[in-house]
Amino acid sequence: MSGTLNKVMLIGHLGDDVKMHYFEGGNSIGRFPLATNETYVNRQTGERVTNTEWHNIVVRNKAAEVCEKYLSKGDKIYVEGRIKTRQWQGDDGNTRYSTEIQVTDFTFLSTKKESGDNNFSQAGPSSSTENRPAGNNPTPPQDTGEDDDLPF
Amino acid sequence: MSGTLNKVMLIGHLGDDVKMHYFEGGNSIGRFPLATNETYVNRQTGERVTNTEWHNIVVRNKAAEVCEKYLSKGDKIYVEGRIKTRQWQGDDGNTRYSTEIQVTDFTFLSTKKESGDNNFSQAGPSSSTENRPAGNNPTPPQDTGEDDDLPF
Amino acid sequence: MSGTLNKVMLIGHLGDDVKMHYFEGGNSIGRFPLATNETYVNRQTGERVTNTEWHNIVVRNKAAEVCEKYLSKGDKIYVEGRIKTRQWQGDDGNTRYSTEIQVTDFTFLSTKKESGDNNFSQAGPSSSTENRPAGNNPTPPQDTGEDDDLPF
Amino acid sequence: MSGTLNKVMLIGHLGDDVKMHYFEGGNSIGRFPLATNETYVNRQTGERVTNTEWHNIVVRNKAAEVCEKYLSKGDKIYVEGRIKTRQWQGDDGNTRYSTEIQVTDFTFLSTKKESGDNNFSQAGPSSSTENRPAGNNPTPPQDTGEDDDLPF
DNA sequence: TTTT
DNA sequence: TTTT
Repeated sequence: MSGTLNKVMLIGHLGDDVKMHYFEGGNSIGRFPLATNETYVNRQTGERVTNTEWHNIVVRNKAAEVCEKYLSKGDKIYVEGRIKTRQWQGDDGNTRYSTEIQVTDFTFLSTKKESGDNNFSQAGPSSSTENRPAGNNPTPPQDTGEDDDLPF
Repeated sequence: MSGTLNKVMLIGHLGDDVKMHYFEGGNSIGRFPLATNETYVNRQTGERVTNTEWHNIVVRNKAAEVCEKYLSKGDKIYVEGRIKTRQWQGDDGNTRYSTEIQVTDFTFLSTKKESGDNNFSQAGPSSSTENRPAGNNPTPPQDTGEDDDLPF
Repeated sequence: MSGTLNKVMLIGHLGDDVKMHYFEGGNSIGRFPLATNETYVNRQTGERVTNTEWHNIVVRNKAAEVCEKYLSKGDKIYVEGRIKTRQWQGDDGNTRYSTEIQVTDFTFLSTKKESGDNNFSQAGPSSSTENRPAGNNPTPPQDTGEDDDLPF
Repeated sequence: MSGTLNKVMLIGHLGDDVKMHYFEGGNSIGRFPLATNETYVNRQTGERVTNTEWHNIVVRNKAAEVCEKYLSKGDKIYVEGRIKTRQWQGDDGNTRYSTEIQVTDFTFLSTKKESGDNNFSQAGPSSSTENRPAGNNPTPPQDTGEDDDLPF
């Protein structure tokens, strides 16, 4: 089924620290805002304009814990994932939307905290560690919740 | 400035035809919904689940016209672009968000209408035509509005 | 270590059927050539030029078997992977190079043979099945050789 | 025509400075090696293995000059482009191959030399400057050779 | 609202 | 060697 692709690749800076939530059963989720910039020169005025785009990044389980451990506000990261728009009913009865980037791979491009290995993937890292066996994670947390039904 | 990346790559099916808007001065914009699917098997129940993600695709000027000419509801397309979230104040005073994919490149993967050339880029096509000179567009529309200040 | 990215994304047509090799221990490898085209108009002459680029695609184990089963010469496929250049000494003593695309994800865009599921990933499929549990593969072949030391 | 995609995205470190070549007519080309790493743990031995992959990066004209000006050996860069394999006859009569990455976009992730703007694209930068007008390049070199017939 |  |  399918034959479709939903891929996002971002390089940006964390607008805040990683916020973690832990669930019963051992699952966890981390969230942080990521800023990307676009700069251009306005044709009419000749002035330089910079727009910042904010992305809602969502990481899960092991990946979330690694991010929380090594990333701080201001750090630079490469993130790969999928676009997911959640919707719900607002108090006023209108449908509201929130678009998130669900991370599948990332690699740290700068970290304030010390980091040993800055390459990761929910399903095997992107650069060369796609087939990394467990040895890379000395004390791995429960490998659960990847296809969970959490309301996030 | 910058050192950031904001890139989206989608392969999906049009949920509707391309809707065009034309502006004074020759600029135009085309919009259409694009569906991508994700399929997985629920761990607990063993049943197969398909989720559809809908993306708001925005194309401009020449690219928009090419899309409108050749694409129809149901067609399959590869789209490359940037994520852009617009926000505004709702009637209730709350901030509302709408996330769009602003297309920079695309290539048709199926078309119901006849197509001669199914490869395009706002800034040079993706496969090999990145540096395509004007000859490819015998009667090019105004090359304006790429860095415009349109309220979209 | 790392903080690097090595990613290739191709949409193209198979120039030949998938050629399989099976190893003792249950590992397997599939290879096929993939063509991508680039078209541009020569500035001086005004004539349209198409260049074809051939890529050496390498798929392993389950993924290889799925490709062999459903893909034929001429079929269109989306392929994601890493660039890997192998080198060896030629008979003349010179170093020789061969660059391959080692596939991590793919999705069929057309198949002559019948296909049920055309979305796959060595490490979880790209669209939505990244976390697909085993139920998707009723009789999974040995899950070996992902981090093997095979001379390929 | 086409409906194909040939896209490469790399984050890596320069193995050497940018080597420039200038042509009559104002065209130029810059070349440098880029290293990406892949790390995994060998299943049998449990030891950590790092492989380095070297990519032949090719940049043209304005982009080449920007790279030469700001990049040095060891710097980190994000590069986007196309795979191109050139072939020729060796002295021994055998066909020889060399695979290059022809850059269409890049963004600096670190520079030893001082850099004002580290975001660029042959056809408009990737993050937000895709439509950047000329103002960004105070003294632009000749905008030629993008679809040239140079033997590179 | 698409597709298999 | 593919495809339009």
